[in-house]
Amino acid sequence: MSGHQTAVEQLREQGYRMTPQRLSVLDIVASRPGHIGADEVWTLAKVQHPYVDLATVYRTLQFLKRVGVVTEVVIGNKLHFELMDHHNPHHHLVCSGCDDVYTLSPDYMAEFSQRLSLEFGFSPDLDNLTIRGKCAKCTLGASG
Amino acid sequence: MSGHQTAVEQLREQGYRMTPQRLSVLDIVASRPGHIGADEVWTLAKVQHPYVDLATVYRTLQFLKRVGVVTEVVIGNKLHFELMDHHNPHHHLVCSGCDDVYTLSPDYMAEFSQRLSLEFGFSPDLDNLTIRGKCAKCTLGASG
DNA sequence: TTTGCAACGGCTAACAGTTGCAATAACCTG
DNA sequence: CAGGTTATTGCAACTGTTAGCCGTTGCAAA
Repeated sequence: MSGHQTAVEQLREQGYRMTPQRLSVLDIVASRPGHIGADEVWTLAKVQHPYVDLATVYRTLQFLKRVGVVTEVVIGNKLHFELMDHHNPHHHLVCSGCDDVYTLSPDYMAEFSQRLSLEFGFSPDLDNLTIRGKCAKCTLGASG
Repeated sequence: MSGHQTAVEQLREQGYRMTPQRLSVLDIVASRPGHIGADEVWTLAKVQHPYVDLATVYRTLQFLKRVGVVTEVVIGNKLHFELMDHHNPHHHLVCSGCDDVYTLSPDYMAEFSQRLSLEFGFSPDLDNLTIRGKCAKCTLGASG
């Protein structure tokens, strides 16, 4: 219920249909400050539209990702999503010990990204970049 | 059948049991210059041991990864594995268009990795790092 | 309003990978 | 070489995600 009304308008203008299911999924992701799991999106979507299928939720999330409205984050072996914030883009550090997620400013990646582009012609999908590893807590604590 | 006999000895000394299934899986991954898919490992393993279960192959691959003998690479939505080469470590660029895999020298990541350690206390799992994106071919060709 | 067309949703099944559990078999000890 | 531990296997059920099929729906043009 925040600034994603603009996104809806833009998608509609681009010829995409904003169906109740899509609006519902988008609302759910948008109303969550952080990321939200696909299964949880489904649970919440069913409150408004008890008939929505899980496949539709997945398709919608992939659709929203494809058109640049949401970002996908792989946590553990589940897909999570969050509203793309163009004013405050960031990447994710996911701890393989505790599944905590830390955010990383894009400045850290900018130079590296440019090198990849120049030297390999490879365009990294930074919106999608997740670096797995161990956070300070888990590095000191349990072994891995 | 190459230099992984040392690895076998070390694992045995650490109390792990080296079963025919494990030896078979390790041999298969070791005898492949590049990476190999889990399903293909299974197919080849069944030649020697027709009874091996797919779950055992997956468990063994995860085991070998955990003890640092092999590296996991996610290509498309399948898991691939390759023998860890400590003398020639590298990372992977995976094209989301054609699933081609390019290798990346660790020098590219060294500085970045150090910053993550120093500023966040986060130890990136670089052995496991895969950067998804579009290769030159796919960037120019089909849209994404 | 009706038609045509492409986008979309629900359903089912497939796919890749994981997990719980009882049975098996490595490895150690004597 | 027998006997006991317990890591490991096979099996089957299960999870998360995707693909295929096909009926439905929204929108533009007639």
